[in-house]
Amino acid sequence: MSRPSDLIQGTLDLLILKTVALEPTHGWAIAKRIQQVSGDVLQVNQGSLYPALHRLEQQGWLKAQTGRTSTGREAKFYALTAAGRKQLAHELESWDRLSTAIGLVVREAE
Amino acid sequence: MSRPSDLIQGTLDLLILKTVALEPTHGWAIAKRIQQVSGDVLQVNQGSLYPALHRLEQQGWLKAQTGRTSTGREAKFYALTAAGRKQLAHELESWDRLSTAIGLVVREAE
DNA sequence: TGTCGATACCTCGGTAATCTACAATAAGAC
DNA sequence: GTCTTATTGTAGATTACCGAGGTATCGACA
Repeated sequence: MSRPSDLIQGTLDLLILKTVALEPTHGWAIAKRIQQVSGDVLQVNQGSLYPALHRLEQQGWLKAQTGRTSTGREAKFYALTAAGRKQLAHELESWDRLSTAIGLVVREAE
Repeated sequence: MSRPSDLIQGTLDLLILKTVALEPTHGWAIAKRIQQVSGDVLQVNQGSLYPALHRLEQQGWLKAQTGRTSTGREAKFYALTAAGRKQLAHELESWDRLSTAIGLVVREAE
C-alpha cells in the first residue's frame, strides 16, 4: 500500500543532517529526536534510517565513531563533517525554495 | 547522477489536483501553469506529468474530456470529481502537517 | 535463572514516484 | 514545405522509502 507516508520523500537526509548538526548522536536517538521535535508527526522507520545513515557516511557527510550512550550501551555516534555542513546548508536552501514554491501553488486563488 | 529534482517527491498529485481545481485544464497547460505560478522553481517533466494524470484519473479523482484549447488544438481536459475534491483537501492537510513538522526540525536551535 | 521489554544495530525485497530520453501527431507561421 | 510549438504518450533506469524480518545487550523482575 502506498499510504500517507511518515515522511516527505527526499527530506530524510536533511532531517538527519540537521539533527546531527546540533550534536553528534547515534542512529536510534536521531530517529527518536526527529519524532519528538516534530510533535510525533514524522516517523523514521529503521528500514529507512540505517540505509540513510550509511548513505550519508559514504558520501562523506557524516563520520561515525563508536561510543557509549547515556544508558551505557555501545552505539555509533555520527558527527557532521565539513562537507556535511555544506550539504546541510545546500539542502536547507533547496527545501526552502521548493516548499515555498509549493506554497505559492497550493494557496493560489482563482 | 544524483537528482537535484525539480519536484518534491509525492507532491505532484497535490499540485495537479490544486491546479485543476481552479479550472478544468489539459495536461500541457497544467504543467505550464505550475511552473509559472511557482516562479519557475517547479518543473513538471512530461515523463512525470502524463503518468500522474493517468494515475489520478484511474483513482477516480480526475475525469477527462476531449476539447479544444484556445489555440485550436485537440487536448484532454481534466476536471476534478467529487472524490478528487476530497482527495485534494486531504493532500493539502497532509502537506501542511508534514511541511510544518519539517519546519520544526530544521529550525530547531541548540 | 529465565524471560521480557527496551535499546541499538542491520539487511532484504518490494513498491511507487520520478527522470531521461524517445516517439508521434497536428497547428500555425513563414 | 519546412519549422516551431503544442500536445500526448511510453519505456527503462534510478532511487528512496517501507515492511518485515533478524541479532545482541542491558536492566528489571519473578
